Parts: sequence; C-alpha cells; structure tokens
Amino acid sequence: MATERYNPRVSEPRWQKAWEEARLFETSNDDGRPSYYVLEMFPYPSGRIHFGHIRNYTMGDVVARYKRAKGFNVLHPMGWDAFGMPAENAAMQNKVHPKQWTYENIAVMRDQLKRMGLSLDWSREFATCDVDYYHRQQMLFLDFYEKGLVTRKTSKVNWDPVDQTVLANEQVIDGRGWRSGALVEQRELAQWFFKITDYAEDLLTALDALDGWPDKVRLMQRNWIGRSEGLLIRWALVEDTAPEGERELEVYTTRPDTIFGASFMAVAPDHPLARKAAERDPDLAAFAAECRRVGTSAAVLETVEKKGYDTGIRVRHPFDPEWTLPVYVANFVLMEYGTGAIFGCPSGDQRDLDFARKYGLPVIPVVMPEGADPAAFRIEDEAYSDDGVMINSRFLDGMFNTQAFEEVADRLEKAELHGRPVAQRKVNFRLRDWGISRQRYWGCPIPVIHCEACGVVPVPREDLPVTLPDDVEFDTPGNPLDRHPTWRHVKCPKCGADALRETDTMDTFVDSSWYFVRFTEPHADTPTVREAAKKWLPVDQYIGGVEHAILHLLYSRFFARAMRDTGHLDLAEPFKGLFTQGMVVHETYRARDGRWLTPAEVRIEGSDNGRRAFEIATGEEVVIGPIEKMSKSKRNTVSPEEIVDSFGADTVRWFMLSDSPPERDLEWSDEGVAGAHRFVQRIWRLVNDAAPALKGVAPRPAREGAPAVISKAAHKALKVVSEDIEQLAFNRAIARIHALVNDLQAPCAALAGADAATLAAARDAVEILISLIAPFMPHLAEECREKIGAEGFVAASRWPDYDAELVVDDQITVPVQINGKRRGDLTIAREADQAQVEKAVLELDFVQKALNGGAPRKVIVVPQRIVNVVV
RNA sequence: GCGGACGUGGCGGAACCGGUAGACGCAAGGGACUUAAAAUCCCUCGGAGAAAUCCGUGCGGGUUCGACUCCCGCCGUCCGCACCA
Repeated sequence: MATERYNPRVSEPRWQKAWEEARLFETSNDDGRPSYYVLEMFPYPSGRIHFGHIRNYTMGDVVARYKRAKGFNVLHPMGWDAFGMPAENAAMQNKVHPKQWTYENIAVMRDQLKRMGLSLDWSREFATCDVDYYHRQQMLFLDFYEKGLVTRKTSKVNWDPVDQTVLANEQVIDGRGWRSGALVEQRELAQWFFKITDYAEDLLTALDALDGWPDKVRLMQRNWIGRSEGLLIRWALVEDTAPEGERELEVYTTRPDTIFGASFMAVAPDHPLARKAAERDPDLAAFAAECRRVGTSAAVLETVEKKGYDTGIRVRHPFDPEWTLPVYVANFVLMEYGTGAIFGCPSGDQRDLDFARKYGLPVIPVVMPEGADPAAFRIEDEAYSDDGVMINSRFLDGMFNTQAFEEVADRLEKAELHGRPVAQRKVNFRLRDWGISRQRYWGCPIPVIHCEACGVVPVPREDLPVTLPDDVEFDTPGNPLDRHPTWRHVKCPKCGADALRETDTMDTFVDSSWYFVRFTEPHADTPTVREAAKKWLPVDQYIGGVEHAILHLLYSRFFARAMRDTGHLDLAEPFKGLFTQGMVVHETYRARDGRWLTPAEVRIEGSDNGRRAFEIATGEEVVIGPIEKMSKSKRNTVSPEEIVDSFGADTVRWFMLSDSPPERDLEWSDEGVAGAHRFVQRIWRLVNDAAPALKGVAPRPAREGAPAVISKAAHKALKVVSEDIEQLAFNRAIARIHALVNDLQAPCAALAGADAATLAAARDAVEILISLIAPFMPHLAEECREKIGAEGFVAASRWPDYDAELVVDDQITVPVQINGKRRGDLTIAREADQAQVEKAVLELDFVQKALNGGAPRKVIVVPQRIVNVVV
C-alpha cells in the first residue's frame, strides 16, 4: 500500500489558520490556572528573519507548547525592537522614511514568523516605535527624573565629525566611525544619564540568587560591575611645588598595605591638578594633548607605551612628612575610574614597575611570599602582586598584607589633614552611569524642555506624548530634529518664555529594558498595570543570544528596580530563568579574486577530506573557509524562506533543535535538513499505515505479554522526553523520539489482524508519539491526530502521563566486571538484594573461570548498576 | 595580562551523582526492490587482530575495586573583560 507523502505546503497553512480561528494562543490575564511566561528576545525589524531568529523562537515555542500541554496558562508574546540607526541609514540611502521602512519590514517579518507555526499571542504585539509605547516610556522617564534616577552631566563621547553624531564604543572601529570612516574625536558633551550606579551593590549581590541563569552570564555581569574595596587617601602637596590654590591630591587604592612601597604619584591627563599644572607648563600641555589624541580604544592601548611627565609637584607621604614623592601625569591613568589619580608601588604592580624602571624611580619590595627570606627577596623584572608578608614597611613588617591593609586604613582614618581624615574606606565600582542620549531622529524623544530662565523643565505629563515629527529630512548629516523648522521651539511650561525642546532621543536599549513588562498589559494607559505585572513576572524562561549577556540584561535589571522604586512594579529581578542559545553557523566560500560567495552560488564535490567547492557560474574552484556565524558580510547565509518553502516549517524547526545542544553553535547543513525532512515523512508513514487499524480503538497501555514491549517503549520515551524538555535539552529529546520511532516501526507495520490488547497498546503508543512531537512539529502532529480520528487540537490537549509501572523493568541486566574490566553481564530480578546478586555473579561461567577455583578478594555490587569482582 | 568554558569515531553529539564509552543523527560502504532513478527496507561503520583478546575520551601523573567524569601539571581551541590602581 503506497501512502501519499506528507505535504507541508498544504497542511501547514491549514493548521495555522485553524489555530488562529480558534484563538488558541491568545492568553487571558483572568485565568485561574498557574501562569507561565516564556519569552524570546524580540527582533529588530531588519527586513527579514534569519536562522538565528528561527532557532531562538523555535526553542521558546517548544517550551510554550509543552507548558501549555502541562496545564499552564502560558504567555508567549512577540513584538518589535523597532527604533534605531538602520532605519535612518535606509532613509539616507534609499530616500524612504524610517517609519515607513520600519513598519513595512515588520509586516514582512510578521508573515515570515507566522509561517513558522509559532504559538504566539499576536493580540499583544507592539513595536517600540509605536507612539502608544514610547508615550509610556516618556512617562517612566519623568517618574525616574522625579525620583532622582536621571541626571544630566557632561561626559566624554565618541564624536563623528562627518555624521555629526555620537557613536557608541562598538561603532568605533580602529578609531574611525563605522559609517563615515572619519577619525573619531573625543568630545565633552552634556548627556542624559540613568543612575544605574545607584544600584551597583544590589545588582551585584542579587546575582547570587539568580540560579536560573547560566553561571557564565552571572560572572560576566559580576566582572562588568567590578566591585573593589579600597581606600581613598589624601596626600598633602609640598607647598612651594604646588600650583596656586592646590593643597592635596586624593588617590584611590585597593592596596593601602603597599603604601611604604610607593615611589611616585600619577594622575590622568585630564585630572584637575594636571590641567592646572599644564597652565604654567606648555610642554605638559602638549603631553596631555597627545595623550587625549591617542584616545582610549582597546586595540590602541595594547600597543601604546606607558609614558609619564614629571610635573615637578611633590607630595608628602602620609606616614612620614619628610618623605616626598614626585607627581607625574601618565597616559595610562584613567580619569573615569577612582579619583583619576594613583600612587605607584613598583614592587607590587607590573605597570608601576615598568614605569619606575623607565624613569629611574626607586623599587622597594614591601610584600614577599610567605616563608621567603626578607634579606634575599628582590624584585627584578616582575612585580609581586600576590598576598604575602610585609617587609620594609616600618610598623607593618611581619604582618600578612591583608592585616596591613586594615592597619593602614585604621591609622589613616584617625589621622587628619586640613581638618579632615587623611583616608576613608571606599567601595568602588567599574560600572558607570548609563548614558542614554543619542543625537538621532529615530528614537524615543527625551521629554524635557530647556528654558534659559528656568533651566531644564520636564514636559508636563498632560502634554505627553512628545511625538516625533514626520516631516524630516536626511539629506544632511546630523540630527534632523535639530534642523526641524518648528518642532523644537516651544514655550517653557513654567514661565511661558520661548524655550527649546531636548532633541536627543533615548538609546534603544531603553526601549528593550521594559518591553517584557508591557506585554503583560500591552494596551494600558499607564506604563504597567501592577496586578497584571505581578501575575506574570518574573519571566519564567527568557531565551536569547549571549551577546546580550551584559548590556540588555543589566539594563533590564536596573529598570525593574527603578520601576519598582517609582511604583510601577513589585519586583527587582525581571528574568527568573535565562537561557543563552548558540549561533547558527555555516562554512564560508571565497573566490580567488577575494569575493565571498553564498552557499547557493557554490557546488560541493566529494566528501570528508576530499571536499572541494566550485563556483557554479564560472566553474572555478573556490576556497572553503572557516565555519562562522551567518552574516551578510561573509555571505554565508541560507535564506529561511526558501528552505521553509521546500521542506515546510516543521522540518526546519526539527532540524534547528537536532544534534547540537541548544547553547552551542548549530552548523547549517543541507544534509541535516534533508534528514529532518526524511523523519517528518517517516512519522507520517508510520501513523498513516497504522491509522486504519487504530481508528476507533480506545488507547490502553499493556503491562504484560507482547504488546507490553510497545507500551514500555512509549512510556519510557514519554518520561525522558518530558524531562529533557524541562531541562531545555532539545537535542536529547529529539534523539529519544528517534529511538521511539525505531522501536514502534515494526510493531506498527504489523497491526492488521492484531488482537485487541495489541491494538489498544499501539493506539496508546501512537498517541504518545504524537504528543511528543507536537512541541517540535506542531503541524504534523495535528495532521497525524486527525488521521487516527481523534477529536480536537493536539495544541489544546493535555500532555499524557506516563505509567510508572511501565518505566521500570522486572528483569534488569547489569554489566559484570572483573578487576574493573567488563567481562559480561547478568540478568536478574530487579529487586534482588546484594547477596542474591553476588551469589548469581559468582556462578557465572566467566567469573568461575577468572576465579580459577579461588575466592574473590572483593565483590562490589552497586544495586541495579554494576558488579565488580576483584580477584 | 585577568577571568571563564571546552577538548569523546570521518562529522554533530550521547553517557544523570565516579559504574557497559560512542545512544541518536549525518556522512560513507555493501545489499534488496526497480528497465532506471528517486523513495524505501536490510547490513557494516573507533583502531589492531583470523579469533580469543588488546588498545582507545588532547598529553603526563595521581586518587579509586572502577575515571570522559575527581585532583595536580602541561598543550590546544573558543568566549568575556582589558592600562580598573
């Protein structure tokens, strides 16, 4: 009997339509069942989905469908991270308005996502560029402002002089603007900031409780926040060396214990003391200017030589007024960290040591490894920065360095300079406040007004939203809002005088810092409805790329706290479970002349080591390059539309989760997709062939006799696949399903004329199989369910429960080792006790042979696992 | 430089808390069916050996009745941060 092939082109749209009409995936906030919120990081509407999206959303969809089947009221929404530069770039290049470009892209991508059969609640969809959304974001901004969580201060920014805009650090490549190619300048600009540093301590300590997050991400955040404990120490300047009006220099150190090893002070080129000194010293001014020019990009720093300039200023050592030290301006000291000034201890810090050697400064060893000989301990080319015992440090000598830290801190806190304590304990963070100003059009306007008389005036709430004007031009570089003839001119809400609107818009990371809250009540007038937020949050399972491990996830954690403190939320941690999925990667192909070729332009011949690639158009051999993330620049992309067109969404979904563990990279392969499609057809055939015999049969697992084999296979698979999905081990779940199909193949092909018990067991097994594949291949599952004549949707049915008696075997087979090497096995009743097992083992032929008539030295019996006989 | 993860067949990977290494898939080879092809089905598939058996989880040691798994030391790959005082 030939069965027709499963045709996803017909079936998939049919079921998608049926689900939509039944409104299966629309979630109500008034539902008594336990809630489960699964969310994938929402996409930027670039114009088309790629396999990264598909992998991400398929994982979320498996969880959503599984949890729904397990009886949860599941929230699984989708939206668009729709503000940002690409829309403006498109406007400049293609003369299309950012709004039009964005909404058209959204329409295309929404269709593409719908074709994947994702169980999303589209009734909650929004885009961050919807006025409705950014209106509420402006409300949040005003609340944050009122609460003191927003500040405006000048800071150094990367300024692109051609495009006339601020660039993020990631947008500066080798010191040049990524778009214009112009040399980026460092500028001081007044910028808006969110005071994320107010929460630094809490953001750090709360990580410990986030046990649903990968350790890796928690560690990255920990390092990013970068807490250190140290001491602020004020050093008196030697009067006749100091510039006019300067009396002291404050430094931050985490190693006050090394204070007797100090041999110089160093300050940043922008440090106030350096600036003052530069006023009277043109050479110093030139040196500082040179430092600024070189900039601070990571790549540059690696190669730049440590340089200093002796200002001639000297300071007095806090423990010895007779001891004075020189003050240098140094290119390696950062103004942004600590106080922008350090004391250099060459013996305990490699950088300081290099500096000291270069400028002939003293190197005094002050910490040595425990047990070393103080008389013989020397510092040559390597500083000693580990813990140890104090030497050459007067009253600290002999102490352990951590003890010396406390001693120095205690003494200096009590000592006074100019009427204040010399030192103060201080916890310092690497984390900086979050600069949210962007000199761009396509973003959420910052709702403030600048009045000459009143200063910064927030836009009154009743005047919100501040909407973006539509009539803007992108012909000239810079921010179109600045050039708009009328938009920025307003009356001051306070005094009524002529005033100017803020033309900066918010960083798009602001938009994505609370969208998951908005999904809980997406059409409310207020940013959130606390009851709804309380019901759904925190997000139970959040899934996305590891590239957001720091910024997006840290900003969102800040936002939750800020929203809590402004009365919008009742929690601090927005994401209970976090999963970071790997990328989709593919080989790269490069022609002789350096052109990158897409996989579609290449023909592969041979296999394994003999694989060669040829350009189809020319027949020329091309170089097979390394496997990399699919990207436009390397052209190693495969178009999801074409693949979905030819194989269907189920095949693609199945392939996306097969083989590679979800947290690792997935290599795209045509053979892999073909294999997934074969499996789709194989299930269809199995169900189809069995369907006539199974129609109208009531499912009933068999515990005894031949049909028990079927039932055991099905119920064991049910148990482990459920566990695998709970752990997001999709690749393992898929392997188990494959194995189940292998087990069911023969019995299901022989159902014609089978007895009632067998038919009932087969029906039960096939129903289980359909349930198991449903989260992965939802369309095929519906088609199969229909085929065997069951009512209703798989998508709306309960996850089956396994029969506990079927997943354990009466007889078990355990391996038997002799001296730790496997020599055979033993089949015995499961409940056999140790003595029985030992007796049975010793009677085995090969054991007798090994014993050779003697007694074993030892027999180790691990119940139901293994037996080891030591002879 | 600092921090972290990982290293298993031709390939992706499995192996739960230290207990049968290589499940499942891909590729490859052989066979059946077919006029032929596709599809499908069956068999083989870490290495050596005729077999018994021996060897085998990056390398070298160690702990253990037993190590892919734990400990020490190397080597390699990848990721994050990077002049943070």
